[in-house]
Amino acid sequence: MAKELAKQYDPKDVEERVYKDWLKGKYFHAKCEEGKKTYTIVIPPPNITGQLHMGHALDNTLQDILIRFKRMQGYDTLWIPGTDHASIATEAKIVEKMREEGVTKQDIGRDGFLTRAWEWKKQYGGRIIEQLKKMGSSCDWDRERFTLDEGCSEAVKEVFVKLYEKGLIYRGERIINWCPHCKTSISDAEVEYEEQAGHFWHLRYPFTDGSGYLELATTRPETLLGDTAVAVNPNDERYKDIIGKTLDLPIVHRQIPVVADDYVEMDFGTGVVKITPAHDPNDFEVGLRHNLEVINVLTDDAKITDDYPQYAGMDRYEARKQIVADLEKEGALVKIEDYSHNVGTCYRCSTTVEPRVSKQWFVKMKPLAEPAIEAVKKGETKFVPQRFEKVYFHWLENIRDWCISRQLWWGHRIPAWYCADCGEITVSKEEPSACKSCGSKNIEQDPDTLDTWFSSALWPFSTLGWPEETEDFKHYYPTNTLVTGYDIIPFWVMRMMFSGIEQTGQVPFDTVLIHGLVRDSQERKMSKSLGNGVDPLEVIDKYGADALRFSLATGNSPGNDMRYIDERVESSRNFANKIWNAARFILMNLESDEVKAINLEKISLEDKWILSKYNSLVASVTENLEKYELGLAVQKLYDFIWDIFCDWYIEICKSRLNGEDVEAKDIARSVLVFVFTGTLKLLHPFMPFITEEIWQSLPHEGESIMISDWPQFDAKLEFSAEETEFERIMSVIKAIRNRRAEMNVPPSKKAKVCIATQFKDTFNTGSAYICRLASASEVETGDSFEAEGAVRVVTDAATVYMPMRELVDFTAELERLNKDMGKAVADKEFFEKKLNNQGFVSKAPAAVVEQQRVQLAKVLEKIKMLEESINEIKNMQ
RNA sequence: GGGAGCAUAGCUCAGCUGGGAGAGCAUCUGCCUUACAAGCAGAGGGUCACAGGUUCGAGCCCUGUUGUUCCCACCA
Repeated sequence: MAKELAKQYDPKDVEERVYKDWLKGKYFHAKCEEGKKTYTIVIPPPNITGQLHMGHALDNTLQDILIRFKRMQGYDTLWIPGTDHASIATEAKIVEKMREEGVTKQDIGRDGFLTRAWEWKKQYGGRIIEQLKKMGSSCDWDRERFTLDEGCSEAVKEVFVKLYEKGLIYRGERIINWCPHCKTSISDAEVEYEEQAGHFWHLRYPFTDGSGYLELATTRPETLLGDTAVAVNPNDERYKDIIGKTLDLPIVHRQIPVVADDYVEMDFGTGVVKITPAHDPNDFEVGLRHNLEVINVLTDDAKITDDYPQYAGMDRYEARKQIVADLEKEGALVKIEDYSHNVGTCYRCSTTVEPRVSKQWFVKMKPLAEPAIEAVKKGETKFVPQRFEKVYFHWLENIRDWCISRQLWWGHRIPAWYCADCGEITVSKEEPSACKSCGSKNIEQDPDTLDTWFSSALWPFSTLGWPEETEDFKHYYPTNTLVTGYDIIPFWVMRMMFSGIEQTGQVPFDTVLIHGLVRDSQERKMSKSLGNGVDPLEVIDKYGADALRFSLATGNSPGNDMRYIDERVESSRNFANKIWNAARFILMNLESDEVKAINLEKISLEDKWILSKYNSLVASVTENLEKYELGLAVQKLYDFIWDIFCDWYIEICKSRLNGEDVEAKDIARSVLVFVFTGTLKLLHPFMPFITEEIWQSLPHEGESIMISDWPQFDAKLEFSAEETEFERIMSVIKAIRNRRAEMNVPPSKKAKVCIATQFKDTFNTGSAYICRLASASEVETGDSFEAEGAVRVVTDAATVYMPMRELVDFTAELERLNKDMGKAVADKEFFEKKLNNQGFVSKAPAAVVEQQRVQLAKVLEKIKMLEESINEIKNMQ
């Protein structure tokens, strides 16, 4: 006897135990098997500072669905997990914690800081991994990686040196985005623009020759200190004569030239722009074109440098106030306007970034971007949905060189050493003992580290052991599906693409499955500052991991944002409970662990119907999954399990299971178990825990559902004629139920049912179901029946009479039949019109035309029967 | 300024290659029918944003309009 299940499904009782069993069975572990097709996913590594949020939950649910599906399909599957050191974010957290203790980075030095950082990693790095396990993620934990581990670091150095030697990495003084809070440079992708209310300060700069002044406006008056020119458009008639003249920069009283540059828009403002090459990217470009001096006026924490004693040490906003006041004193301030403009902010800390010229390392992007664009154009990697290609192309086509050096300690240290004697740079994987140029031992390593995304970009192959030619790398690279949110395309997807192509000669994955963001119920982004984040762990605690996964997978289509709504998880939990109870029902009807194989010769009509339905389900769910239509697949499973299997098939089986016919019971059991087990397998990728728990308690072969075979479409199980036949019975049952409900007849009041039909065999077969499901006391079939005193309902296959004399109201009967008739006639006209349309008949596919003919025939049949009924009633009156 | 998404039932959303509009929740009615009240049986509720077009046929394809969200760029 199979094991008893509790009355309600309790995820807490199941999930942890089942997950342990999976780990014990090593089912997640990829074995690098020869001759098997592989399917590989690399996880988007969560930050070690992070806690699992809904975005992770969605991302990992999708990955786990795919990996479990492919595993059951027989692929050698590998899902590589790991975490990201997240240089800026982690360093910021550690610095913050240190500040609470009153310690600074300088106090403890680089080594001391790194010791703390590794301790941090040890303490928190594992937290999110444990949370992923709670989701049911079937990652190969034996292959867990970390972007700063030895192997990944090896890959980073390898790539850095190779790109440097190829001239694709260089060091130079450029204008970069500087975060004064994180005190590091950040890349263009890491700047977020936000609309801020500001001001427009209109200033006048006098000519040195006393011939008046030029008026211009700025949003950042403090940068005036670094002005080295003023620019006008060369075609601007107003300013033709002043190009080349000299101005006296207010406050500073430096002489600066008026230059002509196309960059200046004539119709914006006065058509005059102050040029501050050190603190504005456009001005920097202008400066290059006109050979202007670059004067840095800000320190790394955005304070005025000592070069301007009156403002030295002032914060940029403080200085702004003072400078405006001083300008006013000097009479250089014309007016102040309110102005709203976009301000760049740091994506990690939201501090306003300061463009700043500084010496940094860059990756030359053009040569790398081109093959990455090509690969997607050629379809070597495809985006799902395809439209995200545009985002990808747009970024790569307009890309500027990537600033990769960060003034941080937590990260991959740049493998470059500077010689104090000859000034040359030595770039090397191994620590050099001497300058490779002059041999001097007086060398020092670059203090900076690399952008976190530099190592993430290598993730699909660094995790497989590259640059070593490891078995894993040979076997599993290129990987298959990358699952991530659209917001990560420029940070990560793009960089993995060009890195993969450059380093391995192959695209890193064939498909990028893009999902949207999980928003709160009011469609706001979930964020810490809003405090509207929903903690997936709390949801799991309340409803179970399967319910959460199911909710995230359903009602969600690729690339679109979704809202998190508690009620939906609740309904998913109810679904889990429904499955649980279906299992209980089946188990209580099994007499032993032995279930006979289905004997197709002996099964009855309803069995053929459910097998046929199940068979189609197998085909369509498999197809949906292969096309990444996870939401559609899961919806079909829901409908099949709840409506078709539970509400109809189980109910119908009850007559056989409660009956005396031992053989019929066995047949019902065999079909129930077969269909249910197969359905559980189809559902397993979505709801792994409950399906495993139930599968284990049902008669089964093998150790775990997760390594069982994925169901196959089977032509032997196609019974389309029987499906149609059974559906005739179903529509009679529905019609009777409907009619009884309209008349408020309680189910306890049974009534005899007489069915006038040309399908007497069908309804004789179905009489037991009709009794059970339509509250019939007995069923009689025939060509016609004495109609007096009977309530009647008409379907396209039968006229059903229910003798309920006391309930019959002929006027109402007639009214209802006429209403049905109206509907039927409208239908008839609809189909006739269509079929009389030559265009339709000649151009529509034959199958569609045929289907319409069948529909019309049914409607005609129904009309005939309705006519008869109406006449009967009229004759009686 | 450039690009993209979305607009379908009261709410939240599906709708896969065009073939008579779907789910969950909510509402209303009747049921504790021996797996499940986290349930069962029924009902009501939609000009698929608007206007054109293509097609035998459009929620779906094309064009435009409106509303909305997002991404990118940025005029200092």
